[in-house]
Amino acid sequence: MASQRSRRRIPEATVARLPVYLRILGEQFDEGVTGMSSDQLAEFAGVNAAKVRKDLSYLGSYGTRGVGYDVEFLVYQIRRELGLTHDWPVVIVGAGNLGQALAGYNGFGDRGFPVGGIVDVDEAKVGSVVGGVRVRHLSELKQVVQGRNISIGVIATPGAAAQDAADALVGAGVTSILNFAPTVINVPHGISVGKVDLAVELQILAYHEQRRSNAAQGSPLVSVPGEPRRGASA
Amino acid sequence: MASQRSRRRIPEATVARLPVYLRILGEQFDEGVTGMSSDQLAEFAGVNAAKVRKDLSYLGSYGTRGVGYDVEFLVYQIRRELGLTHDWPVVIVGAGNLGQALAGYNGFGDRGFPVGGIVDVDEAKVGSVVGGVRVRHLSELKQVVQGRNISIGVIATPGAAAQDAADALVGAGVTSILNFAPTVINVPHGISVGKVDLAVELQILAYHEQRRSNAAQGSPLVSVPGEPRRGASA
DNA sequence: CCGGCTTTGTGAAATCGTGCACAACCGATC
DNA sequence: GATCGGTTGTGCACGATTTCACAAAGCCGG
Repeated sequence: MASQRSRRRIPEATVARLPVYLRILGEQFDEGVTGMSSDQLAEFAGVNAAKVRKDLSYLGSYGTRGVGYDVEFLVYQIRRELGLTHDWPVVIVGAGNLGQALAGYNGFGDRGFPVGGIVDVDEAKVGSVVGGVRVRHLSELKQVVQGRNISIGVIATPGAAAQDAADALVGAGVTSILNFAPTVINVPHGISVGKVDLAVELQILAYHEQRRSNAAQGSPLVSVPGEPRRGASA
Repeated sequence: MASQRSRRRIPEATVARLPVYLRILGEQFDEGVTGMSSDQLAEFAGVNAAKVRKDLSYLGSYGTRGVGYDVEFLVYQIRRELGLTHDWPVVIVGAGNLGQALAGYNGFGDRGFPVGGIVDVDEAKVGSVVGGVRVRHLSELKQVVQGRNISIGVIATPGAAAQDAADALVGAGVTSILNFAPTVINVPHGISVGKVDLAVELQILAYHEQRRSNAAQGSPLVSVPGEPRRGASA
């Protein structure tokens, strides 16, 4: 009766760290490491050991006191909890600079997110092939999404087109969106949205730089900024 | 002592939102909007109005009760607080797929972060020009950084090379790093690090997708997702 | 089987971030 | 110069997250 699986609610902050643990554990396993303590994992992940233990405890009691965690088993458990037991094809909206780079980035497909389609409004781009996928017109988005049963969309358009892209994605049936455009997008309740904004990240660093130079004398307080910011959903 | 300025410590969560407010205010100002209430700004930014007011209150009391905020003045204040009163040239390490896309992305320079240099270890790439900047060898990093007085570095290398890139950047005098590689990097105390990991973002979305489909029924069956159910992220 | 050493899992305290509610205040109007 | 509608700035309560600290538990050598 231990199959109380995904009923548990995992804190968002923990969900954001699990992928990091997963990558580290996978790398270590490939290196031949079979067991690891929360202390070691914390060291690799750059976080507090107690946090690692608490995070992992949301998955269940999979460690062994006095010993640590079985790496292979933990990899499996994290993958299951994150829903990574199968691939999640994604559709990219926008075949410009960024869209092409994303499509060509192997780290995508390698980690279980193959590019299932790319669309753009520019007729000049339609038909060309990037990252092994043929660019189709935005108007065909619904067919692309439904034909390949895609539920994750990536917005790689200019800011001005982002809301339209989001509307199109939602209309096509996508339920999770990763937005690279420098614009806040509105989506219906129940759609998950992640945001990656280069300018915002740089501006945060600029703040720290500026603060460093302003506090040129009496400030012992200098450290790293926070983890990646999370986008909101309705 | 009027320099009560940057003595204030602004919460990291607020720092992460100020760039969003800044972009919105700038866009609105260009549209001819001269005044805005916290309610309106909150609407654009997709956050709570009280949060907007509290965030802005860290800058000082720059609003007018019964009226709202003067857009132009607020833009100025946010820019000052974030240290955006001058450009911050950045150096990109890694001229591969991503590095080239970043260099070619105008949203970089447009927002005050011109690409001041690109370096790579691959001799085949050295000498080529991307985004109007000539690629130089990693060994010349220090000259690039010091010659243009650069304090922000961007890591766009494969994961395996990220720590070396970070060490090289720190060695060259960079004090803030934006890391796009899927690796946790170690830096000396006092160096700021921002992270953007596409795989992590997608895996977070996968978690929400998986959760959505699992919530659709009891426990075993797993198939047709699609049904917008509960709002996941926050 | 026992005592010593190690490491997990987790209450509880500390810290951080959010949102409500409302007094203080502004500008306009009469 | 008093009243009124509108909006800021903020005290406070609450919820989320982090960290501490330690009992419970596994392993091992004797």
